[in-house]
Amino acid sequence: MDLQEAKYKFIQEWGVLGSSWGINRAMAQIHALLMLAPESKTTDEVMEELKISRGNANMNMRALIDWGLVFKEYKPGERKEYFYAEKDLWNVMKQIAKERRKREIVPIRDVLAEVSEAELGNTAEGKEFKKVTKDIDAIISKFDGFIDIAAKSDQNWFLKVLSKLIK
Amino acid sequence: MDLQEAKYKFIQEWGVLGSSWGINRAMAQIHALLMLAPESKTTDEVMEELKISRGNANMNMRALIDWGLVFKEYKPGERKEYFYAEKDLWNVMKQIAKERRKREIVPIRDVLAEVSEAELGNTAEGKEFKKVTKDIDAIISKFDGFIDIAAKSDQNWFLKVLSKLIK
DNA sequence: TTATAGTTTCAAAACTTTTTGAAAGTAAAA
DNA sequence: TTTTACTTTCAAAAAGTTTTGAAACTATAA
Repeated sequence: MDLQEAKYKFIQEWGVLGSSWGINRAMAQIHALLMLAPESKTTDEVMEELKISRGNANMNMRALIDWGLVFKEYKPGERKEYFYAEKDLWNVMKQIAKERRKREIVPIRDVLAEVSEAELGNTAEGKEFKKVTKDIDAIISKFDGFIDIAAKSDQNWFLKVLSKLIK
Repeated sequence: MDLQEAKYKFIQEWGVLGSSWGINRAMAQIHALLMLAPESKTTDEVMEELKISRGNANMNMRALIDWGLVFKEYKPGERKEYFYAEKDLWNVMKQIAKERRKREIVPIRDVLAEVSEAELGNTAEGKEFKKVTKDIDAIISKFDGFIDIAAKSDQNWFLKVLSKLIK
């Protein structure tokens, strides 16, 4: 296997992985391509290498910038915009965790807080509802706290923690 | 807010959450409905409460059984099948982690192992590729190990670990 | 100012996923 | 055996998502 083939394989698989995480294929593939690139790339290079349209490339690059995973760069004397990716996977994961927290954990916790105020009555159904939602809230809030701490920590802390757990 | 409203809200939000985790809306909603139910439910009850078709209900219930999140039950003297959900969120999470590990972590690790064998040459691109993929593999394998341990542990262990980290 | 080189937008097309519902299948009851 | 009560399947329809490409926009250069 040569570099081109390996690169292609990795980009494809990163795209598949993205899809099952609610990130669209093009977005994940652009991210993979930029992570692997030693230099920043232009929209045209991305279009060419991934065989996607200008609109698609532009939209998804903007989404990646929005997620804080890709950055723009201007080169002196050049009119084109260049793009490069955050390569430190720890930073990538922190960024993703932060975004997903905002998009997923916050809304479900809001709903859990709302329903915890509801007048549920004393039926079996009401009791079960209270019990299940309280349980869920307990675990989700622990997770939430964990993400909060992790997002403020550096990779060494995290790796140390994981190693300790695993050993 | 009364029970019906609270229940409806929670089910809706669980559906939304599911979608961003690659689990389809109906599947997540059925799961929510069954988690909240003090008693097991029939296909007809699920169809009625969620306003979905028989085929949809049947397919997604089978998928949930496949994921190990829902179980069938036969009541004596009854011909209908009853369904109930795993309610302990810790078990739910372990089950989901196991499934996703199989579907996502294993394939990406396979690809990483494959490309690590590639003849990449000594170009900047080759070196960058090696560096980035090695980094990714290091973090993913730590995660993988963590999931493995977590899946064998009970909720108390996990909560204790999290608490220690967070405090 | 006008031309040029680039970026952004968005409606329509292509594609993917989910849902429906009716028909086929299964097994207990009559 | 036939009927009845249920479950399963799956092709087609609906819904949702992504992608395209051309037109509109922006900003620099001539």
